[in-house]
Amino acid sequence: MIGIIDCNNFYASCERNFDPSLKGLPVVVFSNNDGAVIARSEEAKALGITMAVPIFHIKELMKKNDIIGYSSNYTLYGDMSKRIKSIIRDFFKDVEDYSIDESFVSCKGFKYRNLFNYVKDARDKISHWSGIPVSIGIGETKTLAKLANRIAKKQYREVGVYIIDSEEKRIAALKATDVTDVWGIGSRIGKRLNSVGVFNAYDLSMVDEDWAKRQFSVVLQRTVYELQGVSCIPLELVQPDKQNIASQKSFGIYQTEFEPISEALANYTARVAEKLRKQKFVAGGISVWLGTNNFSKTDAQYFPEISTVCDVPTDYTPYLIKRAVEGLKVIYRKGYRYKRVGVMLTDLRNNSDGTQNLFHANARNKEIEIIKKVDRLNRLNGRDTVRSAQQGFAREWKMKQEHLSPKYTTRLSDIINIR
DNA sequence: TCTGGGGTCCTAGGACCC
DNA sequence: TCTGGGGTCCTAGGACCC
Repeated sequence: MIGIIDCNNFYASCERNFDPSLKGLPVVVFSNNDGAVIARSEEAKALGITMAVPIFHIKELMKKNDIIGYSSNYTLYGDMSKRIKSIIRDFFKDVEDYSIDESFVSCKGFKYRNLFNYVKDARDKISHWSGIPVSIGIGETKTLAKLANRIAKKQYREVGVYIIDSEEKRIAALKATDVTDVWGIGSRIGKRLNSVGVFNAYDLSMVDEDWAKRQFSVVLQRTVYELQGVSCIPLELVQPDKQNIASQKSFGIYQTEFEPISEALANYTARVAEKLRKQKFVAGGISVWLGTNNFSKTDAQYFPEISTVCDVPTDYTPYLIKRAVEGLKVIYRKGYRYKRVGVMLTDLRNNSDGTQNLFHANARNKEIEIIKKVDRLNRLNGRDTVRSAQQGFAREWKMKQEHLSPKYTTRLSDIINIR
């Protein structure tokens, strides 16, 4: 049996956890730039706030109902996530961290008739100790566990645990679930399935597996098997190495000039390069893209992209910034109102077996020394204490975050400031 | 006026090889 | 009038996830 542990309304729960006065009140969390809703407390859902709705559509609704809105605070959520995952490991030996607020766990080796009691106890303690309510779903496959989790949330909210451990329960669960609510079925595939008479998870579990592969793909075929109780998607206990590291952000205000855009790009590149070094990787390539606002009906649209190969796979920030800005120069055109710029490091590999370059070895050693010292200074004194000149200081492109909560768990000075 | 960010996997088709 | 067959690798784009 496989379980999935999922935090309820994770970001909203994090915000509320640190401000007891918000208990029982409707709370929402905004996307970057305070643009759209990405998390809602139960009370906010009940008031009709939908997922991903633009904030300017619900300004009135929020005011009328005293809904509290927060800019997203990923430092806080990331730290809470770490704590919860560490508690999960007190109860489960084999864990796959699947997303910031979800972990798959193996329930193999648990005595069957004690499973519910054990999991229920774990669920209560994880919720209580972290302050974030969680739900646990269990089934024979990951897809069935996800289904069980939905049922735990919807029908057994107080209990917070649901186990699909019999054929009757499996069939009932499948029949009660829309096909588009099945893990792995999005809106496109969902529509196509509807058009051939597949409406709920049960219908999908009954289709011919080979037909599913022929008409759709091996991905759908696996889902069909998983719904039948045949496991096709194994637990991944070791986190696979990242293949790409990307950063893109919308600007707080439109940018038209090259300079501020390249400044933003240099900053995003510094971030992805930091992540790269943290994982002890080097990048063989780098891609850069630019974009106008695709929601605008009047603006001229432009979404150029450029990919380049590094001379030598590297993790050296100044080189990566130079490369990225060169790319930007190629794709930038005057006369557009730009909404975002992004950068992706590609062709990642372990830096111990990275390609060597006969003519570069000495320079590389020097770079390693420099960047180690820069990382250390920044770790001790705060991000970007030492930075590339191209990162600049003006930051007129920076995103909007007008309702940011303090970094309660990671930054003492923030807490002092609100007092 | 105002609509997020960071990922993965799969497939089809082109380029290329012998 | 008539011009092969079998294979690999790479990339762009689509679909999905949270």
